[in-house]
Amino acid sequence: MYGNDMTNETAAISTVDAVVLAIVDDELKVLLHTRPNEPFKGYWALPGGFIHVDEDADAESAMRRILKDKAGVSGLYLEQLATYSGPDRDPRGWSISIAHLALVPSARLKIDAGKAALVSTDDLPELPFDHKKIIKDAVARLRGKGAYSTLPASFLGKDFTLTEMQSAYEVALGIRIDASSFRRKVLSLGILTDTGRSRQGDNRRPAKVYRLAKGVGTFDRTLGHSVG
Amino acid sequence: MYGNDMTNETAAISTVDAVVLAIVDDELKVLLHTRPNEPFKGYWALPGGFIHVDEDADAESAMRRILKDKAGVSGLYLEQLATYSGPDRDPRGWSISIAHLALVPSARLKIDAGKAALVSTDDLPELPFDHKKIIKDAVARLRGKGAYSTLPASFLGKDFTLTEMQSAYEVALGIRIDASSFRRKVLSLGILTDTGRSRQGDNRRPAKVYRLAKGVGTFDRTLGHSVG
DNA sequence: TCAATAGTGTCTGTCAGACATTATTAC
DNA sequence: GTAATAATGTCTGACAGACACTATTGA
Repeated sequence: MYGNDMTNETAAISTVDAVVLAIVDDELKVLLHTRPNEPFKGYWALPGGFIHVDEDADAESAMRRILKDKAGVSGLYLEQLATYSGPDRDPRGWSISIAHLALVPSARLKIDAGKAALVSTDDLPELPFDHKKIIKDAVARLRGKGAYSTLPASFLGKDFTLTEMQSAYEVALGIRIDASSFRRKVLSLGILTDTGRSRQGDNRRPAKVYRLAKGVGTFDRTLGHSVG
Repeated sequence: MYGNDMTNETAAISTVDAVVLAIVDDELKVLLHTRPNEPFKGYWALPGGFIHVDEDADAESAMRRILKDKAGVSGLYLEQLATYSGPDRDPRGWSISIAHLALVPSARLKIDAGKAALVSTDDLPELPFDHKKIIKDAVARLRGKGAYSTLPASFLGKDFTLTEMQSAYEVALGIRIDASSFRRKVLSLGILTDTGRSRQGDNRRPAKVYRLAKGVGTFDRTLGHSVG
């Protein structure tokens, strides 16, 4: 099995693709770009590219390199989603795509109109490869893991109010959450640090500003199941 | 990025590896085999091998082919775990391993002594590549997902009693579960079908025999958190 | 009868959802 | 004062853990 003729047996095209999600206008959006090269040149697609074995330390490094080069974003939350493979998903031949899920505050994305766009995950255009399926899987991952982790907080900046955090959870999970329950649970989990500062808007009581105590973490009880 | 010189950029070795877990003597065990070829010939390692782009429909098909050829098992529960990659994990060069998690009733494994073994996940030997890390991730996946899914039932045969099912959950999750709570929750979830039959052992009341109503599924509430 | 396991009933603490109420700001 | 949002308090139903209790078998 582990033979030494690696010529034909392993001639799989090795790529990475990213589902970069952000929240805009209380809607979950995915970053698409227009493909600059064949195949599917000019079509909307997920940002992605080849792994460069001469420079990439692993798939995640390749993904971060490509996101920086293609979309100009770095330092975002990134986790591996799943790997998609097969002879037909790419017209160039048997291919492997190690897909990633990325969450980013929308303010950190500078969209170069015509070359990139944030599109609602509920209203996707036709996409090449199996990108539609990858996006669906990414949203499912966010919905599943988001309920018992601080993942949705990655849509926010470093500092945020509880109301902003709740809104991120509501959009990310696609549910409405009772404000009282949300505050009670989030605060009791000890995942937030009180910055001591407040933020006021128009005609309303200022809200305390918090930040995540540690990085993205998980907990065992869920943050809001569904409606009300 | 999506260039056309696929010669050097994509020369990653493409393999699949399986963490086949089973329960023996109320312990979680992983299937290891002795590598028949270099590198690490003769060492214990996870069963795995190259993707064959001329015959495999995707990575999972490759994994099933290899498990059948190397371990003689087929039809087991199999899901993708994660993909491991990098220049150093395999001495042959930049490699990709699409790792899978498989659960199998131990009775379905016929261990060819000397060539294969079921080893406690708590007491692993030294392993080549990043196989130790892959096993740790697989156990973590089982522990995480098992609490709110029927995953641990994959350690059982088609038919089983509630006590057997509870035991599988206890070993899979590494916790003790209250029998009364377990029965109440499992039965209320409607995930089991009563076969109408019973199974008796020695000197004891016979237990009803159930089977899974559908395949492996998930639910939102957890089956037993921890101790008592 | 006993031993052993299967299975039921019930109490209690925890906690999420619901919702009423109070607090703090700008105007 | 009003409007608007932030934050708190409290009731209630659901449910998991605990555990006592009953049921059914072989010997």
